[in-house]
Amino acid sequence: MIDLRFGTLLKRGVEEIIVEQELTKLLESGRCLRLKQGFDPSSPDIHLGHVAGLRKLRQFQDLGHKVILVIGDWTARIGDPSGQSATRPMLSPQEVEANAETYMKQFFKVIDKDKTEVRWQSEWYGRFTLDDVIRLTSKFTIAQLLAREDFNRRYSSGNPVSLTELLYPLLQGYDSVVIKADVEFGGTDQKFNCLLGRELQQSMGQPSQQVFLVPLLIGTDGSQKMSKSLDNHIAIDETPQEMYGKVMSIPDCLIIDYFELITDAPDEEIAAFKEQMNTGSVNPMNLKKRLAHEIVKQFHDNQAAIEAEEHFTKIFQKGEIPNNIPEYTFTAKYAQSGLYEVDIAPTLLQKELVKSNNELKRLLAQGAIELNGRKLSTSIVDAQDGGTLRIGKRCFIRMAINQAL
RNA sequence: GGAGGGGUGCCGGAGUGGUUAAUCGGAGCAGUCUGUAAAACUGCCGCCUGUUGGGCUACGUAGGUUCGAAUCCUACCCCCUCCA
Repeated sequence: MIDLRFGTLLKRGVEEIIVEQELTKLLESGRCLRLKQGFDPSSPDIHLGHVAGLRKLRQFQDLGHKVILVIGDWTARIGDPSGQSATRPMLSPQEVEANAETYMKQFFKVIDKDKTEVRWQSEWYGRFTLDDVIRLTSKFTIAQLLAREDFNRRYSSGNPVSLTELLYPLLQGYDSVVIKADVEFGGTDQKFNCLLGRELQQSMGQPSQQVFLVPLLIGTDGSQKMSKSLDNHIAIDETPQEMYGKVMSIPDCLIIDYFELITDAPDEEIAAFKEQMNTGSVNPMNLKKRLAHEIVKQFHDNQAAIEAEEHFTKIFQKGEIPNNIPEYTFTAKYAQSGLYEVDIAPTLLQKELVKSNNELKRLLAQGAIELNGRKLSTSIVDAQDGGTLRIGKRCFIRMAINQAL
């Protein structure tokens, strides 16, 4: 039954398609499809977790279809209740706009701008009347909305669920009606909202959209979905070095997923990687280096990927000091024979390299701070101009000494 | 409108007048080990400080009782459950 023409498109990195046959039919019809992708401008940064879905969109675009990017300037006010905490600070129109702009800049690193239509929810919700609200809400029951897993869980465990949150899926669904979506894309956590869009379209005399769900990428912590608020994410605008390093820090068990979801590595190759890992015939680290390279290359370029790899090898595998490290000025009390007595605390605190004095003491006590490779035990050190200070694993700085009188 | 339960540090969650900066778990940070993986072990994990010590801030908010409060009282705010 697998349609060979759409094999990879509909199989690789796809969690679920509702309804697959209908989507295949649509693809075969040769019509230019309207692919809906929503975005709430509450946090502008795109990370690798989003990329899985965006790459799919891109693949559809390459077949000639059109992406409709819906900027959720109204739903952002509610906040997607998929997480735990319900209330988020309201954003000002300026913030929304700035976020949307940043988002789009990143969005079009993956998506073809020429085949994209950008729509703001305020186009339609800006003129919504109570009459419209009542008509919209009358189509659904509490039970229907409580069927959604996270509402249900919160409700039955006695946590608050606000009325506006219940509205969220309705608004998202209505977006599909307005833009006449043929297919809506999202992570598996979007399933409920997307399905509700199908019902709404049908009840308003439109054909129901198909729902294309991609798996949620697990974050660098190896256990939870990648998200900015969990701080386990790799943003697509990170520096090559950061990006490379973060990919290297993911657990081995995620390597294959990452290859599948966010790289172009051919299926056969990935299958081979899998086999090699299972039989232990390859050091997973080498696969991970390959993965990190691919990813950096995708969002920067090949040269950047090579350099990031060199940097990684140098610093973390050979334990050397990086080439370009930031220089900070430290004030010395006095000097004798080329050595300055310096208290490193004020500068580190001022530059926020350590959070507080207590933190600094803790780091010192635990041997986390080195000067020229020697562990320090107090913040008062004898240093020469140009000495290298290392704080924790990854923070290096060069000391420029400024002698006070 | 009525009855009851609850708001504790990043999160979960103990603690019901003093030895509580607050048990415990998770997250996080650091060290050892290593492949900046996993696992493991160790230490830290509010802020300031003259650091085997001292001070400040903190248990929804504001007051009060007390030598002393997260713990008692009053008011207020918020959340949950049940009844109407």
